Amino acid sequence: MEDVAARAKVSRALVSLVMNDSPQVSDEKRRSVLRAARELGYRPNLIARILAQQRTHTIGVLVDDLRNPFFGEVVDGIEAEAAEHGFRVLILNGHRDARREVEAVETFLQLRVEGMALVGARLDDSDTARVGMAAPCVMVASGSVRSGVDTVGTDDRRGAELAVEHLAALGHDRIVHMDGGANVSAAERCSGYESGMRSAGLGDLVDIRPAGDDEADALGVIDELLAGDDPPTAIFAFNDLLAAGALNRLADAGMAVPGDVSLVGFDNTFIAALRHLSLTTVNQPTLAMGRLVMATLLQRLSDGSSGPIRHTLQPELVVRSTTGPPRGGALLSPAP
Amino acid sequence: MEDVAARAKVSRALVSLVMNDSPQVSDEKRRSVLRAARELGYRPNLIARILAQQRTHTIGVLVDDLRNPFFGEVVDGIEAEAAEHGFRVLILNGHRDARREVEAVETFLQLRVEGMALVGARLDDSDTARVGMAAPCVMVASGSVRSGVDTVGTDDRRGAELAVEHLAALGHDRIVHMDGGANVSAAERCSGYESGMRSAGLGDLVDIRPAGDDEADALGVIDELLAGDDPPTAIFAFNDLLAAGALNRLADAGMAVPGDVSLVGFDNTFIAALRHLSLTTVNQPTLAMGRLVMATLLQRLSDGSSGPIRHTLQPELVVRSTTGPPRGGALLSPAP
DNA sequence: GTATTGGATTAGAGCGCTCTAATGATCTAG
DNA sequence: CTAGATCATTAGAGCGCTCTAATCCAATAC
Repeated sequence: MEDVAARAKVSRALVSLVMNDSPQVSDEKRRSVLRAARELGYRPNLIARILAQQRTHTIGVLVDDLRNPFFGEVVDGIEAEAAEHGFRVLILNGHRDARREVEAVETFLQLRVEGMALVGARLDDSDTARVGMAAPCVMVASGSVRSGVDTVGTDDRRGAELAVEHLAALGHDRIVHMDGGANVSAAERCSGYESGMRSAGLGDLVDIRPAGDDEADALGVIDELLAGDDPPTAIFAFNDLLAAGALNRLADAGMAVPGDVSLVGFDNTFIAALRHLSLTTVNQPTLAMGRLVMATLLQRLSDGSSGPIRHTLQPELVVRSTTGPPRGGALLSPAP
Repeated sequence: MEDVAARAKVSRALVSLVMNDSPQVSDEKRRSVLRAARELGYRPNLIARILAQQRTHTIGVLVDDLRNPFFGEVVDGIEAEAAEHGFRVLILNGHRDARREVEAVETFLQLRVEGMALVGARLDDSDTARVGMAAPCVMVASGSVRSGVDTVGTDDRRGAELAVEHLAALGHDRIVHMDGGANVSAAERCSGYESGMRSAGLGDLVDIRPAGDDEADALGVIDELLAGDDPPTAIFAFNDLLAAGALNRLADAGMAVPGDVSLVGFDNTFIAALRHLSLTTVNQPTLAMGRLVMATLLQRLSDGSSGPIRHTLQPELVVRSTTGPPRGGALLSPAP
């Protein structure tokens, strides 16, 4: 910068003004500064600028798993909204690992991001509370319990109920839930499953199997289920990836879907929409959620005060081809 | 920091030493500094630290499209290797848009990352050259033409040849290529397709259709292909996503795969492996590529000198269920 | 007792920028 | 012709840290 100023025969301050295209600088000087900058290959040092103006104009997005297209879509929404408000978005990958996610958050904090979005982060309650103290923070999660941070999310509970209601209406009773493990949304979907089962009069048949949120996580559970002496007629999987894995394994085992067993996923990622899977699933409005996350963050940045903000979006059941009546079983089921 | 120093009754310098856990500080002082820091909720300012020590220990990864799982896997590899060498990884999303990718690169440069990895970036040759000048930069691409940057990539050309050879060996002759459009790898795969066709004696039948690299991009092309009066018996799609889109549309149109038309993808993402798609595709060793990208960057960071580094990994054909002999056509085909 | 050593600590400059307040230059009005 | 106003420009402090060189202190050597 010093050099540019010297070359253009002006002061450092003027170079700064030009670089921030301030209106109060003469065309003549502006041109000569820009020329000098070009000739010297000068590029303003963002680090220094940030330090000086004490504003980063940056928000950090922590993504639980880059391979899950669901998260990618949410991030797209966040970025779209951020771009419209002049915020830079930095992404850090959590690798589905709470320890690494804590580290990532720490990195964001040390980088002095102005706000953070936690997309699928699997932090425990005390961690999120601590994060919420340190910086404005919006978490993608179905509200309720998360203290200390704002939340934007689909009503996971309701989504799970929709899935169960659908299966029950088709006449299923032995409906198993493959649980999402450490994933943020796991608990809510699990409890939605339970409440759905109860309202369908199936409270006694509640059967939850720990699984995970990745295709690979499905394999063992399906094997176990099929090895049991009374395999379920329907499975509600934590998410689409898990459902896809289940679909794979069921096919390996020669089970027909939905003939022998019905299957429901969650998220309505593009995978579910693939004609050849045609997975019945629960839709989350990802793009809208992403935008809302950023909007909430912006509001928090300007407001400051007030209690936690909770936005809950409504899920929608998307019926495709992996669900149908149980083999011969619809006869025995209670009328809807 | 000032406050911490005051509270611990030491100098700022000592606080700095403690924060970087230097060995030459007495246990007593260390403890009291740490306590003071905790009590005040002090968190070192990375921005200031970076400015002072003139090292960011950060590398930037530009990802073309967060929704494509292929990229996610490569990034995982990069991060694994980076973590082992004490580098932070910042991710920016290119949104499949050259303009935004240039912006992202500029952001990285201004943030003074020590190196950059371009994963799928669709920058033109002059842009990459410029980037290469400004900072050590490794691009995921099949070497050859990219000047000014190091490259790590699968041999796209060979991969495409493998796909065509496979189809030709099955007896196909009307093999269409759905081109990847602006994607970095598009040109190479296209030329691999052409050379594959020629060596199979099918040079006259070369038929390239501009498509893209996303499922949605497949729709129009498939419609167009089916509307033609002599539809192809085989399609080699730029990547798995495109192939998945094609599969959808073909099913819509009532075409059997591979009965009526065979289909090959590229990347061997988990989507291709889904039992219900079971897409024949070309494998890229994503994780290894990612690690190699980072390793190359590290080498460049220590070396400095020397010409461009080119690493080319070998693709592998993965035959699944979307390819088979053409309907009744194998009879007419030349012997392998 | 003084000189020497070596480890612990600190003062203070410097990293590259922004921002405020002051200065200079140019113009208009009385 | 001068006071005042307006606009363009600049000096210089400050952002929060690191790093070098200097200083201090206790322990050891002679």
